[in-house]
Amino acid sequence: MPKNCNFIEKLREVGLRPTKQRVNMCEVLFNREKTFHFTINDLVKMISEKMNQKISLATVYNTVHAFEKKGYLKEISIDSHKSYFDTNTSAHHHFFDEDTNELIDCDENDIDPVNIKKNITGKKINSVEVLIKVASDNHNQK
Amino acid sequence: MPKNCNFIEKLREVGLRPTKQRVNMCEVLFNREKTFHFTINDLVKMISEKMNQKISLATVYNTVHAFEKKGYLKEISIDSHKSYFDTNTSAHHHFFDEDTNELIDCDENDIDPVNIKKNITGKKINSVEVLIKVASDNHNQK
DNA sequence: AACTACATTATAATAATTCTAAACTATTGA
DNA sequence: TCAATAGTTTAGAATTATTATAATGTAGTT
Repeated sequence: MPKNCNFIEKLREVGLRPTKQRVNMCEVLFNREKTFHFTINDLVKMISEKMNQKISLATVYNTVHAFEKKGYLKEISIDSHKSYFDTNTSAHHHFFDEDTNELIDCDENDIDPVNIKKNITGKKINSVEVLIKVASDNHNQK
Repeated sequence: MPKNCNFIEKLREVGLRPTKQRVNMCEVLFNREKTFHFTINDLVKMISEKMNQKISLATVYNTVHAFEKKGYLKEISIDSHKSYFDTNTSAHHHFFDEDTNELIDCDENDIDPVNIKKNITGKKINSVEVLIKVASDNHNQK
């Protein structure tokens, strides 16, 4: 039984057809020890290498968005020019290293739960995200 | 003495030439009771109306970025397609209403200080931002 | 196997932002 | 005051990121 049966089933469960491209993308994204962060460009390269052939940019966008809608991926926006996706879809926070442009997960021990004391009337909270921008002490930021 | 002397001085202090466009932009942005949030497009409209003539989009981008670099403005990125600027440059957090696409300041009473227990070695914290996405209970988000 | 619905692709279209080079303007100092 | 210069604005071109299109391909169903 090939190891990608996992992903074929997983895709079916959420109503996505297990196409060659999607299964390959699943393997690139989820068949690993630790979750990670990537940009669309990163991903295009990784999948093309894995498949040993080009994958259409449009397919990568479509599929990433399909995965995002189904809760397989989460977008993390740093500023208007830097946007990442995260394969860790659980609620968690991030450090962003402005020297290296690296996004780093906070684990539960790094930060106390955020205590929100007032809410917007008639609205429910969908997400709470903390972004901590760091840089080396001597770094000339922005 | 015209009220914009304020801004001419302010601009000089941070090393920006007080051009007509910059002084007008200052008045639109800072000559008001409360701080506010805007997009580049919002701002182009507001300035063109105030000046009663077109302002170049490039100038608005340039000037917003100049103000941002000098600490007059702060960018708030919601996701890869929604980016706002904030005339409130003090450290504070935001609610984002996904129904109306409205960005709302948290005041100090709305949220306890974020307690970060571990830092990245050799790095100092430049900013800590909390974004709380809200929507009406029955709203079908994303 | 054949049908249908959905997916992928290359390419075109769109949108947002930045670049360019010419014209313009604030500042400096003679 | 006036010219020199350094920085600014502008329209439009270029670039970049993303989405739309329409033809072709593929998975699921009968």
